[in-house]
Amino acid sequence: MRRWRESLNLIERHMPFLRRSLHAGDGVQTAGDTFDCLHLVYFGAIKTMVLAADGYQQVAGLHLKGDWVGLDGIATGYSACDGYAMDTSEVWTVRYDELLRIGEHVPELVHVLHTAMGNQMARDREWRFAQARLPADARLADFLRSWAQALALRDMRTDDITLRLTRAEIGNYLGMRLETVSRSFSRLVEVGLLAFDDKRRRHVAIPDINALVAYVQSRIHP
Amino acid sequence: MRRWRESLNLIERHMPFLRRSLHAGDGVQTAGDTFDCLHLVYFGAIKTMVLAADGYQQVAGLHLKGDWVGLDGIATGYSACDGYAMDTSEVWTVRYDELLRIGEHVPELVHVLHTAMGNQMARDREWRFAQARLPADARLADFLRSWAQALALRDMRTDDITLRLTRAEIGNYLGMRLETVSRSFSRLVEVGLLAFDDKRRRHVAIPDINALVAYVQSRIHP
DNA sequence: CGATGTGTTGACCGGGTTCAAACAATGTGG
DNA sequence: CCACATTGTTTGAACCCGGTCAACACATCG
Repeated sequence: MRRWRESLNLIERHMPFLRRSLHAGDGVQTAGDTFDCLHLVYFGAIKTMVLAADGYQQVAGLHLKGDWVGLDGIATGYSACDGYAMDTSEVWTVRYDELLRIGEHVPELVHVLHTAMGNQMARDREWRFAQARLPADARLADFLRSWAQALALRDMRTDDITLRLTRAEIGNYLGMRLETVSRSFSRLVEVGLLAFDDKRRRHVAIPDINALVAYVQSRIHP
Repeated sequence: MRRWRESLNLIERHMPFLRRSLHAGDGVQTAGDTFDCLHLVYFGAIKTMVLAADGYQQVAGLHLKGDWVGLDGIATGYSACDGYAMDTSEVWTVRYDELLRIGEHVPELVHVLHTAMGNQMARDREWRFAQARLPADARLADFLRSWAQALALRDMRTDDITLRLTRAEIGNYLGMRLETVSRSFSRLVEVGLLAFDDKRRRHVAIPDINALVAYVQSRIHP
Protein backbone atom coordinates (compact mmCIF):
# COMPACT_ATOMS: atom_id res chain seq x y z
CA MET A 1 0.00 0.00 0.00
CA ARG A 2 1.17 3.51 -0.78
CA ARG A 3 2.31 5.52 2.20
CA TRP A 4 -0.15 8.33 1.69
CA ARG A 5 -3.06 5.95 2.09
CA GLU A 6 -2.11 4.79 5.55
CA SER A 7 -3.53 7.79 7.38
CA LEU A 8 -6.70 7.78 5.33
CA ASN A 9 -7.32 4.09 5.88
CA LEU A 10 -6.66 4.22 9.59
CA ILE A 11 -8.86 7.23 10.15
CA GLU A 12 -11.64 5.77 8.07
CA ARG A 13 -11.58 2.52 10.01
CA HIS A 14 -11.15 3.77 13.54
CA MET A 15 -12.16 7.38 13.94
CA PRO A 16 -15.24 9.52 13.73
CA PHE A 17 -14.50 12.37 11.37
CA LEU A 18 -16.18 15.21 9.55
CA ARG A 19 -16.02 15.35 5.77
CA ARG A 20 -15.66 18.88 4.51
CA SER A 21 -16.00 19.75 0.85
CA LEU A 22 -14.13 22.84 -0.18
CA HIS A 23 -13.86 25.03 -3.23
CA ALA A 24 -10.81 26.98 -4.27
CA GLY A 25 -10.25 29.71 -1.73
CA ASP A 26 -12.32 28.21 1.05
CA GLY A 27 -10.70 28.16 4.47
CA VAL A 28 -9.72 24.99 6.29
CA GLN A 29 -8.55 26.65 9.48
CA THR A 30 -7.75 30.12 10.71
CA ALA A 31 -4.61 31.17 12.51
CA GLY A 32 -5.27 31.96 16.14
CA ASP A 33 -8.23 29.64 16.56
CA THR A 34 -7.93 27.45 19.60
CA PHE A 35 -6.56 24.15 18.43
CA ASP A 36 -8.64 21.03 18.76
CA CYS A 37 -8.83 19.53 15.31
CA LEU A 38 -6.51 18.10 12.71
CA HIS A 39 -7.35 17.95 9.03
CA LEU A 40 -6.43 15.15 6.69
CA VAL A 41 -6.53 15.93 2.98
CA TYR A 42 -8.67 13.40 1.13
CA PHE A 43 -8.29 15.00 -2.28
CA GLY A 44 -7.36 18.38 -3.70
CA ALA A 45 -4.62 20.65 -2.46
CA ILE A 46 -4.35 22.86 0.61
CA LYS A 47 -2.07 25.83 1.07
CA THR A 48 -1.14 27.04 4.55
CA MET A 49 0.03 30.58 5.22
CA VAL A 50 1.32 32.44 8.23
CA LEU A 51 0.36 36.03 8.68
CA ALA A 52 2.82 38.38 10.36
CA ALA A 53 1.62 41.22 12.54
CA ASP A 54 2.39 43.76 9.81
CA GLY A 55 0.20 41.96 7.30
CA TYR A 56 2.95 40.20 5.46
CA GLN A 57 1.84 36.73 4.38
CA GLN A 58 4.19 33.83 3.99
CA VAL A 59 3.41 30.51 2.39
CA ALA A 60 4.13 27.86 5.00
CA GLY A 61 3.33 24.64 3.19
CA LEU A 62 1.47 22.82 0.45
CA HIS A 63 -0.51 19.70 1.22
CA LEU A 64 -1.88 16.98 -1.03
CA LYS A 65 -4.03 13.95 -0.29
CA GLY A 66 -2.84 11.96 2.66
CA ASP A 67 -1.11 15.00 4.18
CA TRP A 68 -2.13 16.43 7.52
CA VAL A 69 -2.91 20.08 8.11
CA GLY A 70 -2.86 21.70 11.52
CA LEU A 71 -0.07 19.77 13.18
CA ASP A 72 1.67 22.95 14.26
CA GLY A 73 -1.19 23.76 16.58
CA ILE A 74 -0.48 20.83 18.87
CA ALA A 75 2.39 22.49 20.66
CA THR A 76 0.88 25.89 21.31
CA GLY A 77 -2.79 25.08 21.63
CA TYR A 78 -3.87 27.33 18.82
CA SER A 79 -3.55 27.17 15.06
CA ALA A 80 -0.40 28.77 13.78
CA CYS A 81 -1.47 29.34 10.20
CA ASP A 82 -4.38 29.85 7.86
CA GLY A 83 -5.26 27.00 5.56
CA TYR A 84 -6.96 27.48 2.20
CA ALA A 85 -8.07 25.11 -0.51
CA MET A 86 -6.15 25.80 -3.71
CA ASP A 87 -8.62 23.74 -5.65
CA THR A 88 -11.81 21.74 -5.17
CA SER A 89 -10.86 19.61 -2.22
CA GLU A 90 -12.10 17.45 0.59
CA VAL A 91 -10.59 17.27 4.04
CA TRP A 92 -11.43 14.97 6.89
CA THR A 93 -11.48 16.78 10.18
CA VAL A 94 -10.85 14.82 13.39
CA ARG A 95 -10.65 15.92 16.98
CA TYR A 96 -7.15 15.71 18.42
CA ASP A 97 -8.30 14.54 21.84
CA GLU A 98 -10.36 11.79 20.27
CA LEU A 99 -7.42 10.74 18.19
CA LEU A 100 -5.30 10.44 21.32
CA ARG A 101 -8.02 8.53 23.15
CA ILE A 102 -8.62 6.05 20.37
CA GLY A 103 -4.89 5.94 19.79
CA GLU A 104 -4.51 4.26 23.16
CA HIS A 105 -6.06 1.19 21.59
CA VAL A 106 -4.82 1.65 18.04
CA PRO A 107 -1.10 2.44 18.25
CA GLU A 108 -0.85 2.69 14.48
CA LEU A 109 -2.98 5.81 14.67
CA VAL A 110 -0.44 7.50 16.89
CA HIS A 111 2.36 6.35 14.69
CA VAL A 112 0.95 7.76 11.45
CA LEU A 113 0.55 11.06 13.23
CA HIS A 114 4.19 10.94 14.27
CA THR A 115 5.20 10.01 10.78
CA ALA A 116 3.32 12.98 9.42
CA MET A 117 5.07 15.32 11.80
CA GLY A 118 8.42 13.75 11.02
CA ASN A 119 7.82 14.22 7.31
CA GLN A 120 6.99 17.84 7.90
CA MET A 121 10.29 18.30 9.70
CA ALA A 122 12.16 16.52 6.95
CA ARG A 123 10.61 18.78 4.33
CA ASP A 124 11.55 21.84 6.33
CA ARG A 125 15.13 20.66 6.52
CA GLU A 126 15.27 20.00 2.81
CA TRP A 127 13.93 23.46 2.20
CA ARG A 128 16.65 24.84 4.41
CA PHE A 129 19.27 22.94 2.51
CA ALA A 130 17.98 24.32 -0.77
CA GLN A 131 17.91 27.81 0.66
CA ALA A 132 21.52 27.55 1.73
CA ARG A 133 23.10 25.80 -1.23
CA LEU A 134 21.05 26.44 -4.36
CA PRO A 135 20.88 29.61 -6.46
CA ALA A 136 17.49 30.92 -7.52
CA ASP A 137 17.17 28.89 -10.75
CA ALA A 138 17.97 25.63 -9.05
CA ARG A 139 15.66 26.38 -6.15
CA LEU A 140 12.78 26.80 -8.54
CA ALA A 141 13.80 23.66 -10.43
CA ASP A 142 13.97 21.73 -7.18
CA PHE A 143 10.58 23.01 -6.11
CA LEU A 144 9.02 21.84 -9.36
CA ARG A 145 10.77 18.51 -9.07
CA SER A 146 9.46 17.89 -5.57
CA TRP A 147 5.99 18.96 -6.59
CA ALA A 148 6.05 16.65 -9.60
CA GLN A 149 7.26 13.77 -7.49
CA ALA A 150 4.56 14.38 -4.89
CA LEU A 151 2.01 14.19 -7.69
CA ALA A 152 3.61 11.08 -9.17
CA LEU A 153 3.53 9.36 -5.80
CA ARG A 154 -0.23 9.84 -5.81
CA ASP A 155 -0.67 8.65 -9.37
CA MET A 156 -1.53 12.10 -10.65
CA ARG A 157 -0.47 13.53 -13.99
CA THR A 158 2.93 15.15 -14.07
CA ASP A 159 3.25 15.89 -17.76
CA ASP A 160 1.09 18.98 -17.46
CA ILE A 161 1.33 20.48 -14.02
CA THR A 162 -1.05 23.25 -13.13
CA LEU A 163 0.59 25.63 -10.70
CA ARG A 164 -2.06 27.03 -8.42
CA LEU A 165 0.29 29.65 -7.08
CA THR A 166 1.14 33.04 -8.48
CA ARG A 167 4.75 33.93 -9.16
CA ALA A 168 4.67 36.06 -6.05
CA GLU A 169 3.55 33.12 -3.93
CA ILE A 170 6.14 30.79 -5.37
CA GLY A 171 8.79 33.38 -4.70
CA ASN A 172 7.52 33.90 -1.22
CA TYR A 173 7.68 30.16 -0.60
CA LEU A 174 11.18 29.84 -2.05
CA GLY A 175 12.59 32.98 -0.52
CA MET A 176 12.95 35.15 -3.59
CA ARG A 177 11.13 37.95 -5.41
CA LEU A 178 8.48 37.36 -8.03
CA GLU A 179 10.68 38.92 -10.72
CA THR A 180 13.39 36.42 -9.92
CA VAL A 181 10.89 33.58 -10.17
CA SER A 182 9.76 34.82 -13.54
CA ARG A 183 13.33 35.13 -14.83
CA SER A 184 14.19 31.69 -13.50
CA PHE A 185 11.19 30.22 -15.30
CA SER A 186 12.31 31.86 -18.51
CA ARG A 187 15.83 30.53 -18.16
CA LEU A 188 14.68 26.98 -17.39
CA VAL A 189 12.40 27.05 -20.42
CA GLU A 190 15.22 28.43 -22.53
CA VAL A 191 17.50 25.49 -21.74
CA GLY A 192 14.69 23.02 -22.35
CA LEU A 193 14.21 21.78 -18.80
CA LEU A 194 10.67 23.14 -18.74
CA ALA A 195 7.99 23.95 -21.26
CA PHE A 196 4.97 26.19 -20.91
CA ASP A 197 1.68 24.90 -22.15
CA ASP A 198 1.00 27.39 -24.90
CA LYS A 199 0.00 30.77 -23.54
CA ARG A 200 -1.15 29.61 -20.14
CA ARG A 201 1.89 30.43 -18.05
CA ARG A 202 0.69 28.44 -15.10
CA HIS A 203 0.73 25.15 -16.93
CA VAL A 204 4.18 23.65 -16.91
CA ALA A 205 5.45 20.48 -18.48
CA ILE A 206 8.62 18.74 -17.38
CA PRO A 207 9.98 16.93 -20.47
CA ASP A 208 12.56 14.96 -18.49
CA ILE A 209 12.46 14.94 -14.74
CA ASN A 210 15.84 13.23 -14.49
CA ALA A 211 17.38 16.10 -16.37
CA LEU A 212 15.84 18.43 -13.84
CA VAL A 213 17.31 16.42 -10.98
CA ALA A 214 20.70 16.45 -12.67
CA TYR A 215 20.47 20.19 -13.18
CA VAL A 216 19.76 20.82 -9.50
CA GLN A 217 22.60 18.49 -8.56
CA SER A 218 25.00 20.29 -10.86
CA ARG A 219 24.25 23.63 -9.29
CA ILE A 220 24.79 22.68 -5.66
CA HIS A 221 26.98 25.29 -4.18
CA PRO A 222 30.22 24.42 -2.31
CA MET B 1 6.06 24.27 36.53
CA ARG B 2 8.25 25.44 33.70
CA ARG B 3 7.51 23.90 30.31
CA TRP B 4 10.92 22.38 29.82
CA ARG B 5 10.55 20.32 32.96
CA GLU B 6 7.45 18.50 31.81
CA SER B 7 9.24 15.99 29.64
CA LEU B 8 11.91 15.34 32.22
CA ASN B 9 9.42 14.80 35.01
CA LEU B 10 7.20 12.51 33.00
CA ILE B 11 10.05 10.40 31.75
CA GLU B 12 11.57 10.16 35.19
CA ARG B 13 8.31 9.02 36.71
CA HIS B 14 7.06 6.62 34.09
CA MET B 15 9.80 5.38 31.82
CA PRO B 16 12.91 3.28 31.99
CA PHE B 17 15.74 5.31 30.51
CA LEU B 18 19.48 5.30 30.10
CA ARG B 19 21.50 8.16 31.54
CA ARG B 20 24.40 9.07 29.31
CA SER B 21 27.12 11.45 30.39
CA LEU B 22 28.83 13.25 27.56
CA HIS B 23 31.80 15.51 27.12
CA ALA B 24 32.13 18.19 24.50
CA GLY B 25 32.38 16.52 21.12
CA ASP B 26 30.89 13.18 22.15
CA GLY B 27 28.23 11.78 19.87
CA VAL B 28 24.62 11.33 20.88
CA GLN B 29 23.46 9.67 17.69
CA THR B 30 24.76 9.05 14.21
CA ALA B 31 22.94 9.78 10.99
CA GLY B 32 21.86 6.63 9.22
CA ASP B 33 21.54 4.49 12.35
CA THR B 34 18.28 2.62 12.48
CA PHE B 35 15.96 4.63 14.66
CA ASP B 36 14.71 3.21 17.91
CA CYS B 37 15.64 5.73 20.58
CA LEU B 38 14.90 9.30 21.46
CA HIS B 39 17.18 11.44 23.58
CA LEU B 40 16.06 13.98 26.12
CA VAL B 41 18.63 16.58 27.18
CA TYR B 42 18.96 16.68 30.96
CA PHE B 43 21.69 19.30 31.02
CA GLY B 44 24.26 20.74 28.66
CA ALA B 45 23.77 21.52 25.00
CA ILE B 46 23.48 19.30 21.95
CA LYS B 47 24.12 20.27 18.35
CA THR B 48 22.64 18.27 15.50
CA MET B 49 24.10 18.30 12.00
CA VAL B 50 23.09 16.86 8.67
CA LEU B 51 25.77 15.60 6.35
CA ALA B 52 25.22 15.89 2.61
CA ALA B 53 26.57 13.24 0.25
CA ASP B 54 29.37 15.52 -0.86
CA GLY B 55 30.59 16.06 2.68
CA TYR B 56 28.99 19.41 3.26
CA GLN B 57 27.80 19.70 6.85
CA GLN B 58 24.86 21.80 7.89
CA VAL B 59 23.86 22.68 11.42
CA ALA B 60 20.31 21.44 11.86
CA GLY B 61 19.48 22.46 15.40
CA LEU B 62 20.62 23.34 18.90
CA HIS B 63 19.09 21.68 21.93
CA LEU B 64 19.11 22.60 25.60
CA LYS B 65 17.75 20.81 28.66
CA GLY B 66 14.23 19.61 28.21
CA ASP B 67 14.62 19.43 24.44
CA TRP B 68 14.32 16.19 22.52
CA VAL B 69 16.89 14.96 20.03
CA GLY B 70 16.15 12.37 17.38
CA LEU B 71 12.54 13.20 16.58
CA ASP B 72 13.25 13.36 12.87
CA GLY B 73 14.01 9.64 12.84
CA ILE B 74 10.43 8.67 13.64
CA ALA B 75 9.15 9.19 10.12
CA THR B 76 11.88 7.43 8.18
CA GLY B 77 13.00 4.76 10.61
CA TYR B 78 16.59 5.94 10.73
CA SER B 79 18.33 8.92 12.27
CA ALA B 80 18.51 11.87 9.95
CA CYS B 81 21.35 13.72 11.62
CA ASP B 82 24.41 13.45 13.79
CA GLY B 83 24.13 14.74 17.32
CA TYR B 84 27.09 16.02 19.31
CA ALA B 85 27.50 17.43 22.78
CA MET B 86 28.71 21.02 22.60
CA ASP B 87 29.57 20.92 26.26
CA THR B 88 29.58 18.57 29.23
CA SER B 89 26.07 17.19 29.01
CA GLU B 90 23.73 14.45 30.07
CA VAL B 91 21.02 12.95 27.92
CA TRP B 92 18.34 10.46 28.86
CA THR B 93 17.84 7.89 26.18
CA VAL B 94 14.48 6.12 25.91
CA ARG B 95 13.20 3.54 23.47
CA TYR B 96 10.55 4.88 21.14
CA ASP B 97 8.48 1.68 21.15
CA GLU B 98 8.49 1.64 24.94
CA LEU B 99 7.42 5.24 25.02
CA LEU B 100 4.48 4.40 22.77
CA ARG B 101 3.59 1.36 24.84
CA ILE B 102 3.67 3.18 28.17
CA GLY B 103 2.03 6.15 26.50
CA GLU B 104 -1.10 4.06 26.10
CA HIS B 105 -1.58 4.37 29.83
CA VAL B 106 0.02 7.78 30.34
CA PRO B 107 -1.43 10.07 27.67
CA GLU B 108 0.63 13.00 28.94
CA LEU B 109 3.72 11.18 27.72
CA VAL B 110 2.39 11.14 24.19
CA HIS B 111 1.38 14.74 24.45
CA VAL B 112 4.78 16.05 25.55
CA LEU B 113 6.27 14.23 22.61
CA HIS B 114 3.81 15.94 20.29
CA THR B 115 4.53 19.25 21.92
CA ALA B 116 8.23 18.76 21.33
CA MET B 117 7.65 18.01 17.67
CA GLY B 118 5.33 20.96 17.34
CA ASN B 119 7.91 23.24 18.89
CA GLN B 120 10.49 21.96 16.45
CA MET B 121 8.19 22.83 13.57
CA ALA B 122 7.49 26.25 15.03
CA ARG B 123 11.20 26.96 15.32
CA ASP B 124 11.74 25.88 11.74
CA ARG B 125 9.06 28.25 10.59
CA GLU B 126 10.49 31.12 12.56
CA TRP B 127 13.85 30.40 11.04
CA ARG B 128 12.27 30.52 7.62
CA PHE B 129 10.66 33.82 8.39
CA ALA B 130 14.02 35.25 9.47
CA GLN B 131 15.65 33.88 6.34
CA ALA B 132 13.08 35.54 4.14
CA ARG B 133 12.66 38.90 5.79
CA LEU B 134 15.76 39.79 7.79
CA PRO B 135 19.12 41.00 6.46
CA ALA B 136 22.29 39.41 7.80
CA ASP B 137 22.75 41.70 10.82
CA ALA B 138 19.22 41.23 12.02
CA ARG B 139 19.38 37.48 11.50
CA LEU B 140 22.38 37.26 13.78
CA ALA B 141 20.69 39.57 16.30
CA ASP B 142 17.58 37.42 16.22
CA PHE B 143 19.61 34.27 16.66
CA LEU B 144 21.30 35.69 19.75
CA ARG B 145 17.97 36.89 21.08
CA SER B 146 16.39 33.48 20.75
CA TRP B 147 19.42 31.81 22.30
CA ALA B 148 19.39 34.24 25.21
CA GLN B 149 15.69 33.69 25.75
CA ALA B 150 16.12 29.94 25.66
CA LEU B 151 18.75 30.30 28.37
CA ALA B 152 16.59 32.68 30.40
CA LEU B 153 13.69 30.26 30.24
CA ARG B 154 15.94 27.73 31.93
CA ASP B 155 17.21 30.13 34.57
CA MET B 156 20.67 30.25 33.07
CA ARG B 157 22.85 33.34 32.88
CA THR B 158 22.27 35.57 29.90
CA ASP B 159 24.57 38.43 30.77
CA ASP B 160 27.61 36.53 29.57
CA ILE B 161 26.70 34.04 26.87
CA THR B 162 29.32 31.58 25.77
CA LEU B 163 28.87 30.70 22.14
CA ARG B 164 30.00 27.18 21.58
CA LEU B 165 29.89 27.58 17.85
CA THR B 166 32.51 28.97 15.51
CA ARG B 167 31.64 31.86 13.23
CA ALA B 168 31.50 29.36 10.39
CA GLU B 169 28.95 27.22 12.21
CA ILE B 170 26.80 30.19 13.13
CA GLY B 171 26.89 31.31 9.53
CA ASN B 172 26.05 27.85 8.34
CA TYR B 173 23.10 27.77 10.70
CA LEU B 174 21.87 31.21 9.67
CA GLY B 175 22.50 30.84 5.97
CA MET B 176 25.42 33.18 5.55
CA ARG B 177 29.22 33.10 5.30
CA LEU B 178 31.54 33.31 8.24
CA GLU B 179 32.89 36.68 7.09
CA THR B 180 29.38 38.07 7.11
CA VAL B 181 28.83 36.74 10.62
CA SER B 182 32.01 38.39 11.77
CA ARG B 183 31.09 41.70 10.17
CA SER B 184 27.59 41.54 11.61
CA PHE B 185 29.04 40.96 15.06
CA SER B 186 31.29 43.97 14.64
CA ARG B 187 28.42 46.17 13.55
CA LEU B 188 26.17 45.08 16.41
CA VAL B 189 28.95 45.79 18.88
CA GLU B 190 29.56 49.13 17.24
CA VAL B 191 25.99 50.28 17.79
CA GLY B 192 26.04 49.02 21.36
CA LEU B 193 23.58 46.16 21.02
CA LEU B 194 26.26 43.63 21.92
CA ALA B 195 29.49 43.64 23.88
CA PHE B 196 32.35 41.19 23.71
CA ASP B 197 33.80 40.00 26.95
CA ASP B 198 37.29 41.44 26.59
CA LYS B 199 39.38 39.49 24.12
CA ARG B 200 37.39 36.28 24.20
CA ARG B 201 35.34 36.67 21.07
CA ARG B 202 33.01 33.83 21.95
CA HIS B 203 31.71 35.45 25.08
CA VAL B 204 28.94 37.86 24.30
CA ALA B 205 26.93 40.12 26.57
CA ILE B 206 23.56 41.57 25.63
CA PRO B 207 23.26 44.86 27.51
CA ASP B 208 19.58 45.29 26.70
CA ILE B 209 17.64 42.46 25.15
CA ASN B 210 14.64 44.67 24.46
CA ALA B 211 16.82 46.91 22.36
CA LEU B 212 17.87 43.82 20.42
CA VAL B 213 14.27 42.84 19.85
CA ALA B 214 13.46 46.38 18.72
CA TYR B 215 16.41 46.33 16.36
CA VAL B 216 15.26 43.11 14.73
CA GLN B 217 11.76 44.49 14.46
CA SER B 218 13.00 47.68 12.86
CA ARG B 219 14.84 45.78 10.17
CA ILE B 220 12.02 43.55 9.02
CA HIS B 221 11.89 43.76 5.32
CA PRO B 222 8.68 44.68 3.42
C1' DC C 1 59.22 28.43 18.40
C1' DG C 2 56.37 27.49 14.16
C1' DA C 3 51.91 25.35 13.23
C1' DT C 4 47.21 25.35 13.19
C1' DG C 5 42.62 26.87 13.89
C1' DT C 6 39.79 30.87 14.47
C1' DG C 7 38.43 35.67 13.91
C1' DT C 8 38.69 40.33 11.70
C1' DT C 9 38.93 43.44 7.99
C1' DG C 10 39.50 45.23 3.16
C1' DA C 11 38.60 45.26 -1.95
C1' DC C 12 36.09 43.55 -5.56
C1' DC C 13 32.38 41.25 -7.88
C1' DG C 14 27.98 39.21 -9.01
C1' DG C 15 23.35 37.34 -8.23
C1' DG C 16 19.23 38.93 -6.77
C1' DT C 17 16.47 42.97 -5.42
C1' DT C 18 14.38 47.21 -6.63
C1' DC C 19 12.15 50.35 -9.53
C1' DA C 20 9.84 50.91 -13.67
C1' DA C 21 7.43 50.07 -17.92
C1' DA C 22 4.80 47.30 -20.90
C1' DC C 23 1.98 43.38 -21.90
C1' DA C 24 -1.39 39.48 -21.17
C1' DA C 25 -5.46 37.52 -19.13
C1' DT C 26 -9.69 38.11 -16.89
C1' DG C 27 -13.52 40.34 -15.28
C1' DT C 28 -17.19 44.32 -15.00
C1' DG C 29 -20.48 47.31 -16.27
C1' DG C 30 -22.51 50.22 -19.72
C1' DC D 1 -19.91 44.02 -27.79
C1' DC D 2 -16.25 47.16 -26.35
C1' DA D 3 -13.99 50.36 -22.87
C1' DC D 4 -11.88 50.00 -18.76
C1' DA D 5 -10.03 48.33 -14.44
C1' DT D 6 -7.64 44.74 -12.11
C1' DT D 7 -4.50 41.31 -11.41
C1' DG D 8 -0.63 38.67 -12.87
C1' DT D 9 3.57 38.15 -15.83
C1' DT D 10 7.65 39.46 -18.36
C1' DT D 11 11.62 42.11 -19.19
C1' DG D 12 15.01 45.96 -18.73
C1' DA D 13 18.36 48.88 -16.05
C1' DA D 14 20.58 50.38 -11.89
C1' DC D 15 21.86 49.33 -7.47
C1' DC D 16 23.38 46.99 -3.33
C1' DC D 17 23.90 43.33 0.04
C1' DG D 18 26.34 39.56 0.85
C1' DG D 19 29.74 36.30 -1.22
C1' DT D 20 34.49 35.61 -2.63
C1' DC D 21 39.30 36.05 -2.31
C1' DA D 22 43.02 37.55 0.28
C1' DA D 23 45.85 39.36 3.94
C1' DC D 24 46.58 39.78 8.62
C1' DA D 25 45.83 39.30 13.87
C1' DC D 26 45.39 36.54 17.41
C1' DA D 27 45.01 32.62 20.38
C1' DT D 28 46.32 27.77 21.79
C1' DC D 29 49.27 23.85 21.55
C1' DG D 30 52.69 20.51 20.09
